[in-house]
Amino acid sequence: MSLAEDRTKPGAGTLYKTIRQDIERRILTGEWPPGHRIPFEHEIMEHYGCSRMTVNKALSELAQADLIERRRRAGSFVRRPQFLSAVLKIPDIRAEIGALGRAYGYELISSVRRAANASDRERLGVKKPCKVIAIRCRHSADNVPFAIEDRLIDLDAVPDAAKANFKIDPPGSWLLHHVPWTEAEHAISAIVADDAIADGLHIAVGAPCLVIERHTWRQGQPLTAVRLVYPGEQHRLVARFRGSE
Amino acid sequence: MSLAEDRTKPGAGTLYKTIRQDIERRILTGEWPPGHRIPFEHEIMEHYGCSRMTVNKALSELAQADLIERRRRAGSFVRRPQFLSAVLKIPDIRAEIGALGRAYGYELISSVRRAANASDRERLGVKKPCKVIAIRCRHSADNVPFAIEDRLIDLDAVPDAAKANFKIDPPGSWLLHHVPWTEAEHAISAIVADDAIADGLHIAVGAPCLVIERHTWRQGQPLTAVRLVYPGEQHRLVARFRGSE
DNA sequence: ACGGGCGATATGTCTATACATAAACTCAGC
DNA sequence: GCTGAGTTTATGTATAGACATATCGCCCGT
Repeated sequence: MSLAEDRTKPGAGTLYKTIRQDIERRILTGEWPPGHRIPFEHEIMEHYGCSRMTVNKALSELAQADLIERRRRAGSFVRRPQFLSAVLKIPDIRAEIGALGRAYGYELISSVRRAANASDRERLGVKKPCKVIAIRCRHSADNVPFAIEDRLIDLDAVPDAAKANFKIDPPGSWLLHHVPWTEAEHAISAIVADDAIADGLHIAVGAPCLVIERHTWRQGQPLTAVRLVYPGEQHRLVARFRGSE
Repeated sequence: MSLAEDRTKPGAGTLYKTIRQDIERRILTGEWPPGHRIPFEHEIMEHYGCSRMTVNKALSELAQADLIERRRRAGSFVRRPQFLSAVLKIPDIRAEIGALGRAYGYELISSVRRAANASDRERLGVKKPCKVIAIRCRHSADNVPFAIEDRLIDLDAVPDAAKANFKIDPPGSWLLHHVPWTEAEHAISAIVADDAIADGLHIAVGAPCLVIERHTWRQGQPLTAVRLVYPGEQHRLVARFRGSE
């Protein structure tokens, strides 16, 4: 029996959203556990009495949201929930502080160009010898230290970085505007301030700090590795999101 | 002039992906800044010599990824980048530890049912008087403390919670399987362990801890507020993601 | 038993078309 | 000048059909 006639009453609104939410609910409640094969587009389309494009739109969105995985010929499958997946969209500290309505300050502490040593190579994840720029700098908001940045840039992957003026431009901003990336990884952890950090952030030794380490790649090639240290009790990473309405 | 013939050569693959990436590139490089109106579907479709549905698919995906905002009659606009947006998908600590291949342990420390006091109401974000359950519990992996959880559940919003057995089921797991949510907010910060936390996590007083505070709503109604404290140097939130290929 | 080829099948993309809907704009009437 | 009704317009949803493409599984020949 077709369910097309029900379409008139539910508050859901549109058909493909109804389909998407029906499936989403079954996944989130565990009725369809990870690995479960979702009915074929063909079957769903008969069940709702609609065309395949409509079903396809619903499933495509679920796939974009990583809730399901679609495999040609095999069907669509519920994905394992992504435990501990934290996605940060922090393109640019300068812009971030600006968005908070505070005055941005930037200070280059050191910038060294050198052949990558073993620890540089390990941090970037490169095997071959290469040249790097190692940068240490400080961001501030309204003249209060906001974050300490420690960055390595692979000069073989980003040769233009040799020409950039990091005395003026924060390296993060410069990279964002000049170098496209395809993959990134973030790791968030907590540490206590040692002498150097306490000094740089104007906080007490032993105070908690939030650390974000980000690695960025282009087509699998490492571009840059950065470690940002924030005063932990003043700074919070906040995100609000929807369960796809 | 139509660009349809170029479709044969680029490695990009499909047309709608080409369109999406072309637009994405212009946004990420700042060529089209926030607020910029991107060409109408009509114009894009003529530019690439394709049908509107193809353009629509590209734009819909950009909208789903929050890169653009679409307004009827007005057009599509580049959104402000979301500074400091951290999206955590951590449905369930129990499942998370299981996925790591470690033995999950759970221990209810206290569970109190009471009328919400002022601080409860503020934490949940409710105005009216209501009943709540306050739960404190501990999660462990291979018998090592993994996280301390402190949770409030609004009993008016989730009456079924009164019947749940939190001596056996972790409240997070129970809620995930019984209560659908529509919005959530995460805040990540760092603290140092006080006596209670040090005791609960078996770490030293003054050791760094990662704190995740999550609020969950259904259609704007607060459901639960939870604070998870992790040992900071052992625990890392890790996420890898793609710039939409 | 093993591997290559081939057909069946489910998803992936694309088109041309149609109608719905929200919002911005126009303009008449007060 | 202001208000409200009607028009225009861009997006939103849905359709039927077509062809592309990856791949699973079967069968056949060695």
